[in-house]
Amino acid sequence: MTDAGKNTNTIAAQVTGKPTLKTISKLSGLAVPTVSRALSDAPDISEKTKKKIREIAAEIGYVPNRAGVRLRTGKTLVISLILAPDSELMPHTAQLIGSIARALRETPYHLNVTPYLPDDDPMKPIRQIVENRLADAVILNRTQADDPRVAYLLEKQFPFATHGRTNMSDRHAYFDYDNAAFGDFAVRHLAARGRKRIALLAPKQNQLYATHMIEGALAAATDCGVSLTVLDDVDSDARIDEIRAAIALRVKDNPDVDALITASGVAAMAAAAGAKSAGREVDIFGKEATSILRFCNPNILTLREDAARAGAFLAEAVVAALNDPLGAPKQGLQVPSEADFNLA
Amino acid sequence: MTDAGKNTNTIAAQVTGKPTLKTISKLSGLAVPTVSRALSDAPDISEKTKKKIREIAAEIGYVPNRAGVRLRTGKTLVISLILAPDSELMPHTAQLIGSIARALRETPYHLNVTPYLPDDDPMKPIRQIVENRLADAVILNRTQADDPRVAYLLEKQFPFATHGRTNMSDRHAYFDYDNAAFGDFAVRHLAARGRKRIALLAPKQNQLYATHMIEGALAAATDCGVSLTVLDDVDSDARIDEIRAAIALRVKDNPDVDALITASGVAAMAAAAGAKSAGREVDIFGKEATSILRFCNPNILTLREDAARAGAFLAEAVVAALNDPLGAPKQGLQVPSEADFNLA
DNA sequence: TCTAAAAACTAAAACGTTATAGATTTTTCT
DNA sequence: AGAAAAATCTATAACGTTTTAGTTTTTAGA
Repeated sequence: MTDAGKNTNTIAAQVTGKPTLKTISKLSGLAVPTVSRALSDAPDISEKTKKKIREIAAEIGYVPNRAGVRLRTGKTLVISLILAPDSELMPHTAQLIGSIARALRETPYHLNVTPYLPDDDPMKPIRQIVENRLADAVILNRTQADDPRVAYLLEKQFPFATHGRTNMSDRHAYFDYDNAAFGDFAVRHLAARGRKRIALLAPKQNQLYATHMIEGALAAATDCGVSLTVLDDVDSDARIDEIRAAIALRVKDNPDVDALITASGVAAMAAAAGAKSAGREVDIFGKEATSILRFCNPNILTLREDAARAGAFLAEAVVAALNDPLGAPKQGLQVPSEADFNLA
Repeated sequence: MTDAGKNTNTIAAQVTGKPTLKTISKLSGLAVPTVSRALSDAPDISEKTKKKIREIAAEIGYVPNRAGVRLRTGKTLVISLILAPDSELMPHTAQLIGSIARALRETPYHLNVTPYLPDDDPMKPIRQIVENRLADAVILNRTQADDPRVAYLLEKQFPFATHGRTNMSDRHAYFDYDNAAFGDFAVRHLAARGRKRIALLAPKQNQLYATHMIEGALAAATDCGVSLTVLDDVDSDARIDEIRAAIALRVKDNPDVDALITASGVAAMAAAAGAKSAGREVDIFGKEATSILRFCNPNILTLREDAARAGAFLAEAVVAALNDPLGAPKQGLQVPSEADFNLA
């Protein structure tokens, strides 16, 4: 302890270049592995030594070299967000990305973004990540009910979390919006406003969220004594003009409909424009992604889907899965509440 | 060549685990450094050897280990996008992120996202990246005219590109929208529609893009013989309801204005709502981020700002800067064209 | 045919970290 | 006090790559 003492007054000044474990080793007079184990709070290092090493590390601003850790441990300290082709067109995706990355700042993990193209095999980026160990975990958005990526990741026991449920949801971490509650909420609200013949625009594909929405809406419609028709929505990857035209057509084709429920903000706006061009007066109720829907005409009733909350939850869930691979996967639902409601 | 020949028929089958240079070394009978230099096309390896090694590498699906490369060379193979706090609320940000990441798929670089909070020092993430070498280059969005981050990166000679110009633009790669041309375009179009008293909503902060917009608009207004007033816009980080209220107030306060030009889609929608609530009939011309503006009422005339093009350009520019640090920085402007124009 | 030069390859080391096994010191027990 | 046990620390090796300084082989020159 005496030979360390003579250094303590000007430690920081002596350091040249980026500090490593070797730097701390020299400054403390202890071996490199001892320094490593002290910083990772190993049981066979004395408290006195740990304290000394931690102090030196703090003073010289030691930050572990990621490449060293990665090479030795095989851990990448990277979490990869797999970005579906159409999700970059959705206004709330940036918020999802930002909130995941912000939550990860509290952890050693960095977020990287792996997009794929509409023509690509969706499995390709996942396989690359798993096989070449490009990340320690992935987050998927826009999952399908029987998503092959989810099946693959489960089989490989690769940690992940999804935005949106799947058929295998009991076995993985996810965050989802409670679309059954949304359907229920929307129908009850429209019924309370005196609407009798409600149409629900649901996507053609076998999307789980649509199933939930329809379930909730149908039950509420029966309960309230109003009619509910399910109409095919337009493909979410169709161009926005096509969405508008197609929805206008559906409004015209169903002349007795007096209210519309849609699953997306874009569809809601398209429906509003379609209804207006058809000279019809219908209430429109949509899940809102951006808050600008309220400036639309006719007004759109909305429930806010909170992408920031989803991102923060997904980050926590995936880190939890990494820290405790055998633990129960974290699962979250955003239940719509009055506070999320907007009828401006 | 004979001792290699006996392996060539079942090479792939013999490989267990993830192939490394060592694997290829054993299969080829050549030393590890020879394999490394062959794959990097070094001049002191014979063509015959290079061919043989490349074939083996392809057959067993060799991919260089990033941690090994990173540790040895100091290159991270990472490019970091610094996400400004308010940009995650902008609808086109997801597209920017996606297009950068997609362009980087053609390169060895991965994209990671580094956000910071409104309360954070904007310099902090940049300093961390430079000092701890967390990336080889960064991309900044929402730059200010005299952005301290840009000054710092220039001083440190750290490769970067920006979305938006700065006072130091001659010394760095950037992509920007030609806002002077936008101002010109908007004024001329409104004048051609018979509008005489045009207001331009410009952000209060000393933003370069606003300066450009005003320059272009003023020149065109003089040329067309219409009047142009510049009004203070609302802070872009204000909540959307405040934006709407503030813009409505500005519309009311300027009763003779018959047309409005705004720099953002949100401001345009807010202006439309504000004008409507004031019972005024004004033409509104905005740069559009999302394509949903066209469903607004009153209609909004728009010019599309192409985030995907910006992202692709920025990715290429930053990779070019990495490959040729002394070369002239790549700089791009999106000039608005008739094709981007929308008056639906 | 012998030597010098050029071409092609290899051995050793290093980047920073952590795991394993072993060495030393201190404490505990008889 | 001496031996066994526990606590604390260290030496060595390895992860996969590339750089530097050689060494061997081939070609060219005399």
